[in-house]
Amino acid sequence: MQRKKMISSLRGMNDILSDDYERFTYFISTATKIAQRYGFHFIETPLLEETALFKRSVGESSDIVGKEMYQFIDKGENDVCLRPEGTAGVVRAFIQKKLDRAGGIHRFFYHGAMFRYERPQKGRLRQFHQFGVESFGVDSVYEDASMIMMVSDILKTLGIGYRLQLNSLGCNACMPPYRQKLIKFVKECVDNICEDCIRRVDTNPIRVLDCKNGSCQELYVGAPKLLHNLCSECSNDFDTLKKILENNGIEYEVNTNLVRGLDYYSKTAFEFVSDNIGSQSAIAGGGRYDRLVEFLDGRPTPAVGFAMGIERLMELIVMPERKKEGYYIGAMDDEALDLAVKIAHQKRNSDIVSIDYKTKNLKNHLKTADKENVKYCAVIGSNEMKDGTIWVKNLEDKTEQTLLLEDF
RNA sequence: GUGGGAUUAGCUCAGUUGGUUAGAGCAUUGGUUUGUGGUGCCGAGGGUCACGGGUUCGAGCCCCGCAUCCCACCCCA
Repeated sequence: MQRKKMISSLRGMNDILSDDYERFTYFISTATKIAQRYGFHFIETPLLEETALFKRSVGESSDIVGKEMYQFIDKGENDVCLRPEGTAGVVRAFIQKKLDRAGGIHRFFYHGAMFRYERPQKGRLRQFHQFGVESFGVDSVYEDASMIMMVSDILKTLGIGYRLQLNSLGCNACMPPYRQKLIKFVKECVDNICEDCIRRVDTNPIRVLDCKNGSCQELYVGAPKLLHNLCSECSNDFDTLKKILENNGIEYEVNTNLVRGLDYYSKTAFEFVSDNIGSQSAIAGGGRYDRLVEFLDGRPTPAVGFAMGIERLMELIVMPERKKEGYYIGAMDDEALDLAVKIAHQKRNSDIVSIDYKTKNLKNHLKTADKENVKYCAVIGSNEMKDGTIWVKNLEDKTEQTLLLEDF
């Protein structure tokens, strides 16, 4: 007989359970609470979207769209793909619900699975989870600062250390001229740069600046810097942003080479990095994307947002100490088991209750109750059966009492 | 997609130049003279050594393939 091959999960797609699930939900509830304090509301968008949405928003030049999408033709001949990031879907929903025309301020947060067909490694999965927020209708740089403060609040609450990197990518007025300047500069030394950089000049010229190649870096020392080529508005905003962060006790470092991988960013760009999770060090990233709404055929609406990678955060989270909680109920005689089950059922109206169906002596019940990490161990034996009582011990302070069943 | 490393019990890992029946700790489970735990004591179960081929009298160990994870590149959360 041929042995059937065991079916396992797809490469880069993990199950989340037990301790991981506890961390996962702890993160979600913490981040949700904080986002709500900042006035954000939950939004859920589909995992599957028309492929064109991501081509137009994230940009065809990006790796994400160029080679990492789970893309296919569905049974209705639609070109669709699993979302590789969260912003595009939220913006699409924002426009589709005509909130761009409604005007005013709209603030959303979301969390859920994202999909990118990449080579997996630590902190990089094919199906991973992000928590993100998007704010529409506020052009003030104070909103950018609020985003950063929110990320900082979340990370602090979770006990996660970080470094914050800041940059400004300029706006429609100052970025394109700068880009031309940079292209000109790079093309002048094209004979001496690496193959990757030659490719980048055409696909994403800004990227040459953070090339890992040492000899390229030497050449780029004299390259024009984006921060020195900002228009006065962008430059003022960036200064204001730094001032707000300083006033609120948030440390940052300016990184002129910080470039967000997605085409839709402008002005403020920021990235939170950790030095404790290997080479995939970005734990949160975001920035302003004032032009994206109109790229997707909405009314021009300023917007800013960020996303956090939940899996990357998970191992950094310092979990609060787990308290003993709930009841363990056990029977010492076979005759008491039915009663124990009945009591457990009643008690579950209000409390967590675990019950052991095996009869055992008191010592073993206490041992089991310990393993369950419950606060109370309640046992019914022949004495209690006779009196209509139940013996209850508080496992934390070691006090015990025998209660009438109706008082339990 | 490219290059490198790893894979032995549920988990973390030993396993000698290829040689009988593959080990430990933790976890699980049973008992521990009769109703008091987390930290005592004794025992038990659990492995086609990732998977598929090959070399050999003999493979956990050597060779080839493949899968997954990890690391670097690329890129990103």
